[in-house]
Amino acid sequence: MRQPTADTANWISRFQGLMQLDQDTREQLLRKSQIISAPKGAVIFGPGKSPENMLFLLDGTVRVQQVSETGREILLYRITAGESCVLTTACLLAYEDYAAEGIAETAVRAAALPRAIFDELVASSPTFRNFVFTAFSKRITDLFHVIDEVAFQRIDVRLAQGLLDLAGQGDHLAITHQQLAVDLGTAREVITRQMQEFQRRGWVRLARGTVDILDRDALRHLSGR
Amino acid sequence: MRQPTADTANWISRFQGLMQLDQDTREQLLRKSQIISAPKGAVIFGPGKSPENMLFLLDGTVRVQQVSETGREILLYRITAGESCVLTTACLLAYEDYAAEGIAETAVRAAALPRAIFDELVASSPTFRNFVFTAFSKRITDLFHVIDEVAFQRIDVRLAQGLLDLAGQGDHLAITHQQLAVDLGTAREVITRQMQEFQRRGWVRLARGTVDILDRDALRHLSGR
DNA sequence: CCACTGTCTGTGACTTTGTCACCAACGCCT
DNA sequence: AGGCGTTGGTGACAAAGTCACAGACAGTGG
Repeated sequence: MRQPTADTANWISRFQGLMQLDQDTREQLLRKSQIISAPKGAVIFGPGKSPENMLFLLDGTVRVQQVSETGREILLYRITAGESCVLTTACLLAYEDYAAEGIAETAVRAAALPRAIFDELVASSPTFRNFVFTAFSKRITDLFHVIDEVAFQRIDVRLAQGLLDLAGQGDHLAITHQQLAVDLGTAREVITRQMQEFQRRGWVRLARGTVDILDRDALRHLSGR
Repeated sequence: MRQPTADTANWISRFQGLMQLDQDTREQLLRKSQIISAPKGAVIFGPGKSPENMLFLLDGTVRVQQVSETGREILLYRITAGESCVLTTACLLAYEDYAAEGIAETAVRAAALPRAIFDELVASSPTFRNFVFTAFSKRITDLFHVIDEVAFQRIDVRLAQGLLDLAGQGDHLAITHQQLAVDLGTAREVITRQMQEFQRRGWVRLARGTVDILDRDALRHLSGR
């Protein structure tokens, strides 16, 4: 467990790529940004609600997902503590119509940096610029990965991966089949059936709204990592 | 038809977002970049072949596609004349392992700008910076679109869209079922069957390696635009 | 305690899409 | 003419998604 409310005054040190920033830029970043909070379930940004700020996530996670015309949803990526929200920032510099939305998956705290300052820092600090492009990279390769998985990977493999990802260290998950279905961009029934199969094999134990992982190795083996 | 070898000396004017560049930056861009050519089928970048330059495409098109572990491929996006190659540039600033590859779909000509200069211009010119982020935006929303389509759209709808896109103004396409399958990230047999169905309905005429569109309206109607 | 309500899960029947294993037709080369 | 690689066609089957509905559970308010 890491401290939930670490020293806010020096949040920069939690971001790998920002640690080498020169003193001047650090100060700008600290002075011009503002610490904000949002409760679980809050819509951080979305269609018609563009983020005026670039966010540096201090605590919690934000899920960025997309809703298709048909009403179905899919998770694009998660932003976890210690990561930033570059994609949306950059996207909204240009295109206002934006199919994706960001939702606080837990209560979140973040440092918010106004667009204008973001732009200034990109111009003035090579380190900051590098941070931004690196963050971009990661997100984009993530997106490539999502495309690959959705297009070519079997659903049982993806589900096994998803369960392991979500479980982290623990073996207990509080999640519904519907939520898992959205994460993977498939239908709830498909998840239900696969979970049954996993349970039949003794890999998980199911109950209403929860999943217990009984055999990590089996799941890991299926997931191919 | 546009002139295939337009005045190279002033290629900047072909890029919407670069026209407002100040004189200084324009000169940098022209002096430090180099016009390069590649034949049809050339691999512009790919795994183990990272682009040392940012490309501004003057003529031709480049297809950026991804090859999955299973060997199947999918088109991520196309870069057409008048567009640039920002995603890859930025990506490769950071992550060298890169699943995507860029292939010249036709003979291409491009202005190549070394990374270092790219970085300088991003720092010094607000207009250039804006161009870069706008280009990013477009690509990323394209990727979101691909994810949405792959995950949720029916294959017949996607095929109809694909045919219309590829046909442009004309009614004749020189393309194999296999190539269409890669574009949509599906299997060749699936395309064959759908095309048969389209032909049965009188929407297209098929021949070895070619497709003639007979009923654009029907395709457009199915494609939902 | 019971009835009511909304959420969550389970299931069968069916359609669509993807996979596998072939084969046939075509164009090209020697 | 014969051989060969590419392209397209097909049937049988497996995987995944859709639709319609039913039962099970947890809370809520009487």
